[in-house]
Amino acid sequence: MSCTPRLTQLLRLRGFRMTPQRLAILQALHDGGHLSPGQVYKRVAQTGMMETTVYRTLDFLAENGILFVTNRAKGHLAYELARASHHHLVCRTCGAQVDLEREALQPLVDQLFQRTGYRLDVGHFTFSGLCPVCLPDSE
Amino acid sequence: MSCTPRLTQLLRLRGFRMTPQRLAILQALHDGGHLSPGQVYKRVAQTGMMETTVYRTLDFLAENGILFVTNRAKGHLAYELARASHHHLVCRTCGAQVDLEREALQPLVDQLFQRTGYRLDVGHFTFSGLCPVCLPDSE
DNA sequence: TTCCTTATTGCAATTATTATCAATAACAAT
DNA sequence: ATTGTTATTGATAATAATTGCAATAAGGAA
Ligand SMILES: [Mn+2]
Ligand SMILES: [Mn+2]
Ligand SMILES: [Zn+2]
Ligand SMILES: [Zn+2]
Repeated sequence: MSCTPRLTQLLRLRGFRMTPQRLAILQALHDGGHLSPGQVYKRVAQTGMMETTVYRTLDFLAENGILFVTNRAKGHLAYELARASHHHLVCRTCGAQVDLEREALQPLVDQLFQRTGYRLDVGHFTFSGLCPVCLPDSE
Repeated sequence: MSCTPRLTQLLRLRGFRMTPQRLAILQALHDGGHLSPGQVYKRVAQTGMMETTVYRTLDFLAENGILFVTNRAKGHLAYELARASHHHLVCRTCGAQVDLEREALQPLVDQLFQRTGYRLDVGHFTFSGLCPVCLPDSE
């Protein structure tokens, strides 16, 4: 990947280290898009890395802003390489998805700030809903 | 609880049954507010009920609209007795919370509908952010 | 290159969550 | 009250996720 030298530097500046395990996991996410810990493990199992390392590493990389995390259905997490801030809107019936640019949540951020003084963390949301196709069928 | 006859009827109309286990779990949530499955289990363990029953029952009651579920930190779920639709905004630094009435998300619902044609499911969100006290400290 | 420090991993043990299936008990009908 | 149907639970196994610690290795310094 083209970004590995940059990420290596980023970690070193913070006193952390780049490792073959972290590189393998980054590669898996580079190839796979949004993946659960189990899916990541399947893609790196060949290297002999432990599954516990996958969990730890995903959490670590997300903590350092190198990965995005999102809460998928029923409390399950999915990770992806951090890129332009965005969110997802997925149809609960047919699974169709659309992406939302970061700015789509700015009105909510502003409104919550006005109402409560809280500044919303705009991370990487996955919203559920009904797509235009399924919406009419629902009732 | 005062609502148990109504809930019993609700379940029967759908072909389900009220049981001592379900009543105990409802009581625990009545007393405890927002609880994780483990916290619910602690409160009903005295009855001898299995922990697996707690998980199943929480999922079942939420599926039937009797409980609200929400995604708390790192993919962990919390349940509460369904009441007036609302959401939560919690400070990621000090943990301070404010509640949001259902209408607080209506602008987002409308905006997403306009932009994408998707109708957002407005369930029971827990948003993270910085409270007015912690906000200035964050640089 | 070699040596040190210590961040990181492997490994094993816990804990959390889900799945299976036979035994139980709600509750509707008699 | 008794019976029959079957939703529900207990019990156990399987799977997912977390934790603790000793062994390993990244990478800065000599
Ligand atoms: Mn994404
Ligand atoms: Mn709530
Ligand atoms: Zn759809
Ligand atoms: Zn705060």
